[in-house]
Amino acid sequence: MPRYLPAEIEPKWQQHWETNRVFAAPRLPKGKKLYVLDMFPYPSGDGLHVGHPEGYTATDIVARYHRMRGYSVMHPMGWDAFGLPAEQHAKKTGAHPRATTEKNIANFRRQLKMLGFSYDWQRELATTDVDYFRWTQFIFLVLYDTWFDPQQQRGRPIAELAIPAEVAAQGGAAVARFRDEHRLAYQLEAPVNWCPALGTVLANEEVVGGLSERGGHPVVRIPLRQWMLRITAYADRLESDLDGLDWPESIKLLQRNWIGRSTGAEVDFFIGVDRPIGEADLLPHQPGHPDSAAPASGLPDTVAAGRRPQPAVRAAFEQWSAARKAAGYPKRPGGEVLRIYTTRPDTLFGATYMVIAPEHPFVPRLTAPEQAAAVKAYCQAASRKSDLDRTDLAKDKTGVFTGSYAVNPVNGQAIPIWVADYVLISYGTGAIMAVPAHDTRDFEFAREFGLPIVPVVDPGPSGGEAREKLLRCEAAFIADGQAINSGDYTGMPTAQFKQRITADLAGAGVARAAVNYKLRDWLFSRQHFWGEPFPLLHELDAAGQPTGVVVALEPGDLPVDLPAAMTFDARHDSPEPPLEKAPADWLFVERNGKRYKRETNTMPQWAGSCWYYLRFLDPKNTQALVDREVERAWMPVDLYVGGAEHAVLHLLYARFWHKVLYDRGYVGTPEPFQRLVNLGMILGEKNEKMGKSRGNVVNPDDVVRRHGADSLRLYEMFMGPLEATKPWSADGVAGVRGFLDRAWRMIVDERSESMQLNEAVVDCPPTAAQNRVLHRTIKAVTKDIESLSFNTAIARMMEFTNFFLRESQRPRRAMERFVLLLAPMAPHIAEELWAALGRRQTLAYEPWPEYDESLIKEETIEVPIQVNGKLRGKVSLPAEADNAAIEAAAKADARVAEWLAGKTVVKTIVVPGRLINFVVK
RNA sequence: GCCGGAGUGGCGGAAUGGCAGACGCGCCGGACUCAAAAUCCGGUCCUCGCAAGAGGGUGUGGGUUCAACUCCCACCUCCGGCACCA
Repeated sequence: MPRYLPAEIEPKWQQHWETNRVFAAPRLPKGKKLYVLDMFPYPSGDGLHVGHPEGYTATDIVARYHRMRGYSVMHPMGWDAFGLPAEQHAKKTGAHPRATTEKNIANFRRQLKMLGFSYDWQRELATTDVDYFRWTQFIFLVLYDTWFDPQQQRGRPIAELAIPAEVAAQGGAAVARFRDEHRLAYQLEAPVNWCPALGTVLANEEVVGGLSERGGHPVVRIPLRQWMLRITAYADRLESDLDGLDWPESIKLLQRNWIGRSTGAEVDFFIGVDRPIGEADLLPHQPGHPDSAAPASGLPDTVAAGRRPQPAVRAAFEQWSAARKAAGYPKRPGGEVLRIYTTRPDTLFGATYMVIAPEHPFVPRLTAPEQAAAVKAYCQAASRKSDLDRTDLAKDKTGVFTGSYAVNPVNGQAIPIWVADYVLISYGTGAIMAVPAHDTRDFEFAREFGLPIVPVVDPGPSGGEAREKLLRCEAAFIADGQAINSGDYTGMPTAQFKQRITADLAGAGVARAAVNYKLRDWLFSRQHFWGEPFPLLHELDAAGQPTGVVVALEPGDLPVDLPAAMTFDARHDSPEPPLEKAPADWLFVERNGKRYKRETNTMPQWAGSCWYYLRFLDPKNTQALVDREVERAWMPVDLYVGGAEHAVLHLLYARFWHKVLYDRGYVGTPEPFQRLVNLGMILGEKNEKMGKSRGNVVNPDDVVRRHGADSLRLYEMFMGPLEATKPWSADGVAGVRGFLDRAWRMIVDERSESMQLNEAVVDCPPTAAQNRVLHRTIKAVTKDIESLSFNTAIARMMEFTNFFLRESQRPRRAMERFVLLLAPMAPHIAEELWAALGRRQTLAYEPWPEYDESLIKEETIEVPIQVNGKLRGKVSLPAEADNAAIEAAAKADARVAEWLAGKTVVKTIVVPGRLINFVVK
């Protein structure tokens, strides 16, 4: 077999690795450990695309390199196998999703083995395995059994939740309800996008203008009982623990923005004791009066702001204020206040109106009779809009006046309360104070409805154009500045003002510092069949109706398997979960004389991927999700590689679960993934996305058939930096194949029938030049692998072959070193060459080559000579030449001398070994 | 709109503030061949020049420096994320 024939050598070595279990990881690491993890794939029916091997090759190189470095390496692979495609296929063809899934997994497994990745296949798992998802269900039970203690900032067993006396007094049902309200897993009646024509619930992104994105069918918002996970409880820790992670800053930032922590204050505005404050409770509007702040510039004065309340209302406000000061800031405000959240308490004096969300519980109470019809119509219209509609229409602000007023605690002035859908019920308190002079949205709204704009922050003399625009009421000024029109606080800089007024109002019992997050609780249930069933039972009464009591199964009751006998209805036409149609012997459970119905929602696909990295460590354990000692020894994951599309969801969900498991003692590290590397996308040859519809998908099977797995691996690493988005090139693969051909010829005699070394490969000591190339290559490749710069590592190896192919004597020892360097990236050809060089066993555990710095040193160096920063010549010198010698040699150079002639050398800069620069005049 | 990232030959890309374009693709020329493929050798940033050489050149404009792809300021374009979060 003289020529390089990947089709023959690759399967041979794959077989060798498998039968000898070459890459089996030990139960516990011996010495230094490295856990290298890929984001496991969803085994789709299309098989692998060329994007998959990019990350898998990168981690494989790292894994193989570290084995040669003496590390115990954990490098597993599995399948994220639940998901909608298999279920949709079932609806179309009647094939059970499990059958489809197993077929797809078999194909993926074949393809990955074909690429020669050094996975420990003994640890393979699929999220759809009953033995796997029983532990997913187990973790759900842990979540269900946990509450978050805000004092200790950690999850604790629900049994440790202190029950307030007044709750305990109401009996067992009240206690159970109290506990349910604190669990990390809880039920919520939440609106979903239901599309009757498609027979499915749609995500917000799939609904455009009230119609389904696909097909354009009507979508209705219907309330549906859902399971939620209280990820918001961990928002603070999920954000602050990012600091210690070796992740790309851009990904950390994405997560920070997603969590969206903001600090500010909650402030209570007085809205009247028995009834809302209306028009009749205010003194008439008096233009020019200081308490009747006139709208600035020429805006229409349709609704007065900053009006003085009638003495009776003022008295009620004073009384309320005094009572508040004595009682402090209550946890749940009474009906007499409207609580708002603001990040700019320093702009309280500029609040000219208030806005509450259409879903705010105070809407009915605050609506004056004369505004009732308008408010009702507005709220109804808002409820029909999907979230997407509401954001889409962001440009045109809409709203309606309630007819009621609130009293600003800082100055006792009454300002109107509006309803508008630019305020979201799900954020903060669902109500805001509007400061149009210093908030863009409030500014637009005020413009739309002719509400007054009162500047209270001066941008300062350097404010320039922004200041002019603000004072002419042409734009809001968002940034910090100095307070104006703000009573005693006037003159204060923004940051100081914020602190002072928050403290002052807190002392008065009407405000407190507050933190808010954009992050929402995680909607954790799906109306699908092909997902993990919840380990929960709903109690039924004698009539077979749910009593509302939920019973969690015991760990010993697990797993809850999916019913094997299911028929899949192509025209499933209700929002109820498919499992509602499961056989009765699955659906109903008798226990202790009571009847129960199983929870028929299933978990989302994210569930299985939240903890698979733990199960890989101990995949066959029947007693625990992972053995404690094993987990402590291997975790955390040292390198996690995958696509940037998982920057927020998967990577946030997994961190959340991990923290809960950490709090409850199941794992020993607070974070699962110490180092993260994101992959760029691989595009088509013409720089466009690959896709079936474009017909530009490159199938790894074809590439391997044509050039072999090593060429595919090497090419994907040679394309460019891992994180970069880069286009595929068939010529590029051929080019890398050419390199392997040349490397083969460098060592093997192609003309011989049997496996013979090239006659140039001889047992002789390397020349100084050969040593320089060899050791320089070892050094560079080592450094590049450590920094995951595989493209330059390969370039260095190409230089090595380019050099040695010209050498008529190729020292065997140098060839061996080279083969070892090549091995992590192109393992099949490396094994074959290793054998050709007379080595018996696999090179997978051969020590990584060391380099000798002293052999790299050149005897002579070429020093570039610059005159005024421009290259004017070069001079060859002994490597040890000192600065004076370099300068002398440079001046002696004929061309340089010409450039220096007649000029004065002002300065001479010598960078030893680098260059010399003459600055002349 | 806001927040990130990136702009270097025909293409993918390389360069601790120190010779811009390593390595590969493509292209051009040559060797071998009846011929082609494969392989090997040489060339390949642009302009002027027979050449030696000179000038220009890392999205645009400015700045710091003996020296800038690299650092600073402003702008342009492309890609990604978020999108009324008060």
